[in-house]
Amino acid sequence: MNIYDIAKKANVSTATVSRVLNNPETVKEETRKKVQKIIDKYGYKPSHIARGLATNKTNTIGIMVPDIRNPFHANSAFLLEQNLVSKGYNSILCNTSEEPEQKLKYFELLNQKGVDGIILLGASYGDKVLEERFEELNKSISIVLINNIIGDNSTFVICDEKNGLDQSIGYLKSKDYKNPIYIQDKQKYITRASVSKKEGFLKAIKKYYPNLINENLILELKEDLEEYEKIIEFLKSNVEVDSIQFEKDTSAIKFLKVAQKYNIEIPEKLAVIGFDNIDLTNYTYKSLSTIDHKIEEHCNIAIDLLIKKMNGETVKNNNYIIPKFIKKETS
Amino acid sequence: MNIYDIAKKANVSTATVSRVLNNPETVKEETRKKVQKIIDKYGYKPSHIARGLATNKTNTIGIMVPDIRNPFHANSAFLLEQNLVSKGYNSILCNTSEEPEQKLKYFELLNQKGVDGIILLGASYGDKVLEERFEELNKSISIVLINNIIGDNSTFVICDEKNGLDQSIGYLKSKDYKNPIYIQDKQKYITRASVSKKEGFLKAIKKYYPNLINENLILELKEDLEEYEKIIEFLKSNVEVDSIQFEKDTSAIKFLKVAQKYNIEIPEKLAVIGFDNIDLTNYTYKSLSTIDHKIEEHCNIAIDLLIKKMNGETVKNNNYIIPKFIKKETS
DNA sequence: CTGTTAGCGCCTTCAT
DNA sequence: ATGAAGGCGCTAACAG
Repeated sequence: MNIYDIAKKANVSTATVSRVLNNPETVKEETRKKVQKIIDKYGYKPSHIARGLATNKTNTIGIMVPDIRNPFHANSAFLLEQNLVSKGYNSILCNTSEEPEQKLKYFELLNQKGVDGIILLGASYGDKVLEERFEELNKSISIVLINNIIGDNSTFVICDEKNGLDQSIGYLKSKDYKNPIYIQDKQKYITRASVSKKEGFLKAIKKYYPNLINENLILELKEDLEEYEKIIEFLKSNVEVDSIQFEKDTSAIKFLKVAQKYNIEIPEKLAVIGFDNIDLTNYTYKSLSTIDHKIEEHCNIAIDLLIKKMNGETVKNNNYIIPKFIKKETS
Repeated sequence: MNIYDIAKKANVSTATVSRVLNNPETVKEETRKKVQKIIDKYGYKPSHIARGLATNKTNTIGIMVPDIRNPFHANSAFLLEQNLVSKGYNSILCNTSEEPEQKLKYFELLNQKGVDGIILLGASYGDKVLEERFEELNKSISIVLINNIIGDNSTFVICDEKNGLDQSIGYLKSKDYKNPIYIQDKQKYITRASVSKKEGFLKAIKKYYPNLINENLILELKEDLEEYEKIIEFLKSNVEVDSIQFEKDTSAIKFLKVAQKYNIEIPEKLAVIGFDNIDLTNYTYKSLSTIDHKIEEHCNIAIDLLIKKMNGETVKNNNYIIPKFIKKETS
């Protein structure tokens, strides 16, 4: 059942059917009703593919996330998808991993599929090939980055991580914790957010703990239960350390498990703070103090920006969101 | 840059370019190389939209999950997407919620978008309108269900939950736990899996605890920290109860938090068992005993079935996977 | 207000 | 082995 069939049965031209579908106000009520009746009767729905070819629009947005299994990404993808659907768009989800080649591959795929826009969530740091291709695509297709910056012309929404770290370390100071350290995730690819958090931590330490700066403030560890045993050892040989800021909640949550195993009293003997405020932080045996990334705000703004870009409007490229420290039970 | 441009520059017809793209073996090596060189030079990539219109194929699969924020769904969606990509398909992800109207809406959307197939994950139970529409669509488009059965002609991959419950309750018996109960999630829509698990529990109780059957074996509660305080009360007034089987891991994990609050000794005074074996079960303060749903197996089989169906092969409709009880630290 | 018609970019049959 | 041409379903001028 296509537009010709409907036109024939309704005794009008395909143009009229098309108008009823897309600009009902431009067709006389009488014929409109006549056509609509046929449409309803046969349950006719226009093909998005044909429409896409004719209009060069697909009403489809590509969403690229590194890994949907990460609850932070899952939450983002969910919010993005729901918001897009409510605005008449639907979305192709891509798990790009952190590999630049994979991201590149998905860029090309989305481009070939004719998506109207792309939202790219998370990392991608310093890969020349990817950046070059991005710069090109960025001219012909609307792209908005979340938690990422690529080159000089990208539109991005990012979290002001440094501000978040200032809040959490300031809190530790106010609670008289003497010596915070920072656990950084050891990863194959360094990300902007990761660098920014680390710098934010050091800056906050300098501000709140001016006499503390030494090389041992930062441990770089794989996000892994066994690896985290090293933290226990570290704590034993650095008894003054009484608080830990993790790069993200998932890491902190894994550490809580290890800490429990060694009967470390949290928060009395050790404060633990995560970053992101994923839902899970409420379900650990002590709910995890964390820094709310305000992901929903990121997503909503990103979509607003994207839609404006797709409509040809110019938008502000640099968009920062201030996160918020949330005290729970581990600090 | 389209196929005409390439044809012109290569001094051949569009048909030849198309052949180089799709059936390279049918074109003389010399011309093939000539054309390919032009294609590479201009980085030409054919439009999936035009191709879709011409071939009536999109190489796109719709993946419908109730809510990607649920880690079980996220994991499934990830596995499905990765597997599909490796086979040359890409996927549109839909968060359908549990509402039948939403699912219906997404069915229509995917249909309009011309997806080659659909994988529907999870619930949908007893909604007539949805079922009717499903039966219709099921004739014209390849659909495979995971964890769900709709009508009599659907192809599905489901978990043999009863077997899983038999394993877990059998284990409790072997460890001399005296009185297991079952916590069912109170939800707006009852699902096949939910019913099957409950029945499996009752059946296993009858088998391993023949003298125990009473109305108090099953509590129906919302998946919610506050609501779970009721379990604590229940345990106080039913001191013989020493083990709980939850409907799924996420519920059990929330309960662990409540149990911790009341200093309930797990597993000494109370065994707790989940269902699904999501990653998180390894990171609770005591890792959660659970029943491995074998989701990867589900996904792989579902995709194999789907691809066969899309190729017009007939497949086995009823596919059962046997789950596996995994003892961890809470039992 | 409505109809005619020429694309949109690609594939595919039918000739050659 | 290659080219010519029609068609996929819809939209959007342009006429009328």
